[in-house]
Amino acid sequence: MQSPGLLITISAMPSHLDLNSRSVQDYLKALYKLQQQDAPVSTNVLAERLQVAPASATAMMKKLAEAGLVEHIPYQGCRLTDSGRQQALKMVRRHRIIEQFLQQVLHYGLDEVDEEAEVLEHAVSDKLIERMWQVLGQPSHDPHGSPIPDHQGRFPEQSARPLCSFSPDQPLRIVRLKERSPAQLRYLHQLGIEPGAVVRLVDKAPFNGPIILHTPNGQHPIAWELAEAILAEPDTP
Amino acid sequence: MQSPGLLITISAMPSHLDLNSRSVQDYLKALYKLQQQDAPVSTNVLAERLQVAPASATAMMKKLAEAGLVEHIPYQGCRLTDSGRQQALKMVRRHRIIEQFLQQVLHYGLDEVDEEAEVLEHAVSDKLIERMWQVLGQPSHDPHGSPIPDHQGRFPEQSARPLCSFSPDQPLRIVRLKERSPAQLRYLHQLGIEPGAVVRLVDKAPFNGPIILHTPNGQHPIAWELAEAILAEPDTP
DNA sequence: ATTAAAATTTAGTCCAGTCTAAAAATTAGT
DNA sequence: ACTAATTTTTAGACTGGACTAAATTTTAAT
Repeated sequence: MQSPGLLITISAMPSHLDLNSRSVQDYLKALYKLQQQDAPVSTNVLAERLQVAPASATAMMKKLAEAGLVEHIPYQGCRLTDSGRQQALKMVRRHRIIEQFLQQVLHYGLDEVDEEAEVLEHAVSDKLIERMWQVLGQPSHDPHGSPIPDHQGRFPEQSARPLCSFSPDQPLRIVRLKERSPAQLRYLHQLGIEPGAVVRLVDKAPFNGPIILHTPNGQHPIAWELAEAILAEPDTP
Repeated sequence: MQSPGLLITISAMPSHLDLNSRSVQDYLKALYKLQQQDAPVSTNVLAERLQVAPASATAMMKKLAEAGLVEHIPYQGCRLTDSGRQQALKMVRRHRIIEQFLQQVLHYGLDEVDEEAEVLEHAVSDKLIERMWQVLGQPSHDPHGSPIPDHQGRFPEQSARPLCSFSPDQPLRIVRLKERSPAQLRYLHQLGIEPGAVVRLVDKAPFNGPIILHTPNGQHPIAWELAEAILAEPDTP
């Protein structure tokens, strides 16, 4: 029922990539988040992060490399080029403005904003993003306290440090909660740990053990690892 | 370099359709808009509306029919089933709530809301739609004056009639502008014709000729065809 | 220095949704 | 009523982005 026929594939390589496809944007954003200083990001880590098979990540890296968005060293990993980073920062800006909008205007909780923003960031026009930003009063941070890059990809000044880096007894203002899951965010909220809250470090167990934190609603032990993701600055300024 | 090999396609028909894909939703919405009373919608008209090849529309109709969303009579056309219509009305609700939100909260113009809503309606969660609707005060109409169906797909009462169906001299309130292009909407805006505006029919040329309309900012001739798309009701109630 | 394990890439499929070209059915024109 | 024009459907191919299985390279362990 099917004449087999001879298949001659010319396979001319160009394959022009849609710069604005959802998955391209997701790969770039993931690379941006995974890339510490200039160590290349491993294919497996990237694939894991995006919940795709490693082979899929490899395929996409080849396309992104061809488009000049990443530098791909086979078997070593890959890093963003300037142009790729620029593109990624644009997505970070969109994401954070949307999160701020969802919280301020639509009364979303801190634990709800990310999921919705993850989808919307790909759907919203540049115009709409800028309108949101205006309506919000040109905010410089999102509801987690993460900075919103400007159009050139520059971030506002950041003097905050991880909670676990302070010494006890100083009053501290929580500035930012980095990349935590909705469940963790709900937990922290319940403990009174949110951007803007003023707390006091009561004690630090040795060997990176838990720290004891005095918050507006009680005294709570916090795992070292979690405390690394909570940025604060001395209260008063 | 390529062993041809024997290809035996079993081709079991099920092919389960993603009910929530963007294109499925677009097809259903288009069918809903094109379907006058119960005349089936022609494949070509549908394809034209969605800017795809007729063959693509046929292919999609087969899938939608299999999923029970439309009834497809080959070579005759196709019409929505109750379940398909329900689905389409859900999209209409989303679209109109988004339009209202864009106008009220983000200060979009009447001529700008549709394009943005067209994309957003596929990206926004049910939760976000309902939040928007709450923040807006549970509106029953969008900025064009088109009614917003409720969760059961029911529309609010509609007593308005086309402008051209009234007789001269009665004061009328514009209630709705149906399905016009951005350019037409800008033109009407400039003439002072917008939902809520109070106008007076000055004269109607015979044989469906232009009508003369007195608006807040002058006296203007309007083509019959355009006047059919402008719904109004007697002013005062 | 080998070998085993882990990471990465290649090769080949699949799927949704589109397309074009050709075949079939319907509608219209005389 | 029959041919011509139009509409619709079939057949077959392509693209982006995913997958699995197998091959290859790198890293780690003896």
